[in-house]
Amino acid sequence: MIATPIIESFSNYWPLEDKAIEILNNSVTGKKLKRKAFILKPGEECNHFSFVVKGCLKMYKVDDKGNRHNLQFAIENNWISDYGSFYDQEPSDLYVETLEPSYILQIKKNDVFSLYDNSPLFDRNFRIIIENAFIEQQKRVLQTISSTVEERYLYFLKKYPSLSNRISNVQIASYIGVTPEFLSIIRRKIATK
Amino acid sequence: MIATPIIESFSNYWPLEDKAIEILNNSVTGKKLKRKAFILKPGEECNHFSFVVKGCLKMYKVDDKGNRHNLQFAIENNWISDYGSFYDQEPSDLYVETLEPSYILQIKKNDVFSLYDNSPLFDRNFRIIIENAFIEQQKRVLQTISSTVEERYLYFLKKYPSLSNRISNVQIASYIGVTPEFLSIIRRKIATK
DNA sequence: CTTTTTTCTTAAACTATCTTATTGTTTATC
DNA sequence: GATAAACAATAAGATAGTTTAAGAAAAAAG
Repeated sequence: MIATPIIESFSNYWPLEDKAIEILNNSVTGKKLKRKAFILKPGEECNHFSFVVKGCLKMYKVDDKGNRHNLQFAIENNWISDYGSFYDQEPSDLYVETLEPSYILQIKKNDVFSLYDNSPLFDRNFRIIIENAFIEQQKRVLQTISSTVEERYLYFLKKYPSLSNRISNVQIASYIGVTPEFLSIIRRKIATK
Repeated sequence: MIATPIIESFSNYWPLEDKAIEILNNSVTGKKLKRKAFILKPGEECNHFSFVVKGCLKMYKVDDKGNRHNLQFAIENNWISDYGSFYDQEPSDLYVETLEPSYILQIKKNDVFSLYDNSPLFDRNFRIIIENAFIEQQKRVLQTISSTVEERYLYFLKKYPSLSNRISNVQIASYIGVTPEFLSIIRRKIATK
């Protein structure tokens, strides 16, 4: 069954009933992606929920000066979607791009709403998923307005140990909101302690 | 009915049925608060969802150096709760404090879970509320890692015009992640343009 | 396996932001 | 209505972070 990875992920929260599993299975499509492939670009509307089965993606914005700013990484069992664009039906201003060859599952917008209407378990599971994402993001806001770059970097390493071995420091710098040059200085400082 | 303000707020999304209204009404308690009153302090667990009927509250953290960092403001019809502490049953490290005399409605943790189990409309409405909060917060993360203080301040004024007339610049500075002195410099710079 | 692209580090000059301190003004509190 | 507390503006010196540039190392692409 194509939707198995999502079903297993939900089983950590509220396992789906057979009926819901069948509906989900009919709503999911798989997509194999090369490195540096885009599933969303500015100007496009985000019309899918995307779930990473294998690989790694980043969501980022390019500002007026051409600088990139990473908003989110997604690895195995993570969801990555521009919810603002998805729900408000507005063009996104974000890129979502693979950092590695990846395999993802997608649910089209209409199907997402059908899921919600067909079983309350979808409302519940997606509520819990977004709550967890909100909680993590709140910690990030707090860190960004209150901590030094060194603290933010060390927190990132501790929080996402598997990620930090998988992506470059350029990507990490862009996530914690600092230039790669300055991150390099911080790394040296940490190393010589 | 005590829960009317919440019921009306939900009616913007998915209006409750009579049965759900009755359950909600039995789950809600009101609380009148003076200025500078706390509904959450570090070390306590967040055991309620809180909804502001009248007044204004802030959620903030005090760091090791004693500096305060505002994470969220809540005015009429906003929810304010430490979801991390609420769901993970861990002591909070945040304060939630009134900035004005206020009147709030609260739902105890057990009652929140009962609501979820008694009607799917609660899962759905709270899903939508947290989704919207997530989307707003994502914009804030992006701004904080990519924009200048001036841009962040102007965005705040534009986004929360009613709030910015209601709270001091000290509070705004603490929200956008800058010292009040520096915000003052930015304000002069904007004024003399 | 070779070429091209990306990454990492270093350094110096520059800019943004913080710290500390002072003063006048506004806002709460009793 | 008087007093205390919080707020806003300003300035000088200190620290944190950026910019630009360059070269060596590593990784990706053909």
